Amino acid sequence: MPTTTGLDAPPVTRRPQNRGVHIVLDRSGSTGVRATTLNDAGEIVEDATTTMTFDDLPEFVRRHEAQLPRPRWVWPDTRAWYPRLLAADVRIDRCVDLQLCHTILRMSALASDSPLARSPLSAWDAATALDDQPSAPAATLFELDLQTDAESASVVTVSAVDEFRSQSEAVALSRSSGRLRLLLAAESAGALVAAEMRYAGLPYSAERHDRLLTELLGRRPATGARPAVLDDLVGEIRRELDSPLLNPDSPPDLLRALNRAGILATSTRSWELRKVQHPVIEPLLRYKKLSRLMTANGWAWLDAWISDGRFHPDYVPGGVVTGRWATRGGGALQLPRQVRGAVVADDGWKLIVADAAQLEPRILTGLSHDTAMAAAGRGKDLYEGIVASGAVEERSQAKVAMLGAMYGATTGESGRLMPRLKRAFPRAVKLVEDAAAEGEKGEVVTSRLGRSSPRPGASWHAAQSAASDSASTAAEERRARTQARDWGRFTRNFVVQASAAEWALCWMADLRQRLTALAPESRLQDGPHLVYFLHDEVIVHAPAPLADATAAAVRESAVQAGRLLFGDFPVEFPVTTAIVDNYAEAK
DNA sequence: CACGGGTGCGCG
DNA sequence: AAAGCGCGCACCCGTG
Repeated sequence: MPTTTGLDAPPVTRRPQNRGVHIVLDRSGSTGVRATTLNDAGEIVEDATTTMTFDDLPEFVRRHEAQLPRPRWVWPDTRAWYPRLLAADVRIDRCVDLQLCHTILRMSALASDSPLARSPLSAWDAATALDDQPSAPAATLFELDLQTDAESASVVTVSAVDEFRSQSEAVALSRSSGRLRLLLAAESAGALVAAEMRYAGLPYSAERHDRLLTELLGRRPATGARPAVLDDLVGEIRRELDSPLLNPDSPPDLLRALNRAGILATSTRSWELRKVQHPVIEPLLRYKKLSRLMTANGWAWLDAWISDGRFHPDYVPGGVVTGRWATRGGGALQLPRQVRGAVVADDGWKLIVADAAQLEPRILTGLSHDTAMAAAGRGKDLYEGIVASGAVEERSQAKVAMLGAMYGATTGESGRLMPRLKRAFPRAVKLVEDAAAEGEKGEVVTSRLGRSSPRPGASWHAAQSAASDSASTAAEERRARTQARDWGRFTRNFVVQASAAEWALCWMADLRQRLTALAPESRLQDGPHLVYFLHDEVIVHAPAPLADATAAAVRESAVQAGRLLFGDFPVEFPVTTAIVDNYAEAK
């Protein structure tokens, strides 16, 4: 039996079944939309199929969204369908993103017996191959075409209505329908949040950013040229290393020059160079830092990504195997601390910056029902609580030990602390060790709500069978062992990271509803709205008078997310909230 | 000239 | 190998 986190535990707390009406949207011909209404039982209501043009869709949705209870909109892909509605000032309450849900159900060990999981690959499995054009959201509905390349001609096509029924059946037949239903709802809500955040954008001051760049790099140079400050640094580095043609951006070139100068580095990484005593090191490290700023978040980035005082990153919900989001272009999830002062609230508005404290260790606490660790995290910093438990002496030790447990560290300080952590918190440590053991065997592991890890690929299995052959060489056995351990560290971390991503989705989904309730009649960008998400952190842009209420909502949603995942188990999910004018002021 | 792997570094 | 997980992106450099 594959490892499934917490299935022995009491069922996830469920909201009352709120089935209501579903309206399935699908393409009809090349320019039209077909809307099919399904009743509580999932049956097509008589006379409930209508077709319309794409231009008529926003009004159709607005009309139905105004009626209570609101429908749940079922559509193939939020990325392609929702931006057009937002552009027409139409928001929706709830949806099913068939594409994202299909991927979850196809992979989930909880639904592995369903017809959906056993069916041949269909167009719904081609999600990642489908490269729609997010830069023109209004046009994607028309450009979206599942039949573009020759190969997909042989792929089975399944209508949105049939796919929705197939998914509903897979959930109903699964080993834990409450969890999967929650996961699919949270994933779909996340897709709505991503589209809304992209639409609203992160308030961003191009002026402040430009000022920062100019202070650090000098005036903006002509395209392709090096700013004055970097140019001077390159000159200094070349002189110190006596290498007049050195390109400091070329690691092999730089390493050779360093070695020639008697510096015995094996790589050119900053952390390694930091240990070296030599006059070139200081300007070199400064060059690396500033050059990074220039290439990743310089003027070109500013031109490409900031318009009308907003940063509009392209979020990709479910873009990571663990269910975390990814981004495409703009590097929104790597926004350096260095530039966060340019994230500025509008006049009369505030940024509410919220961060879930020690999220992953707390998730592990809930997954494993480790009451000792829950107690350590109650009402205080979890790492301090671990110190108070006597397991370790210093907060820094608690942190490195916890990270090591979740990432699979075997050596160094973290490895040395593991026995002590295990003695104090046996349940938590056992859960990740079991997950690692499953991965080393090539088995699948599953998150709290039912997202399963991928299986290792063909080359992994080939390496394992080569090593188990009686004629295997020592090298083959070593290679197989290394790969098995690598995969074990992946599955070890998967259960925690994937469950943390689920918590974050529930947090945002609940928060989104609370924010709407704070300003029910307004347009999205006129009331408090989410503008940024970073794994365990959110930013809400809110009118100043609503800032306190917004911060309270953020905290209440965190409590609710904990309940949704872990029911009555007493693990806490504290969030720090800061009400600020710019992002750099928070923590 | 395009592509893909490697390196390095930003984020959690 | 930075002790260990997950990413995206810019750049270099070898290959075709």
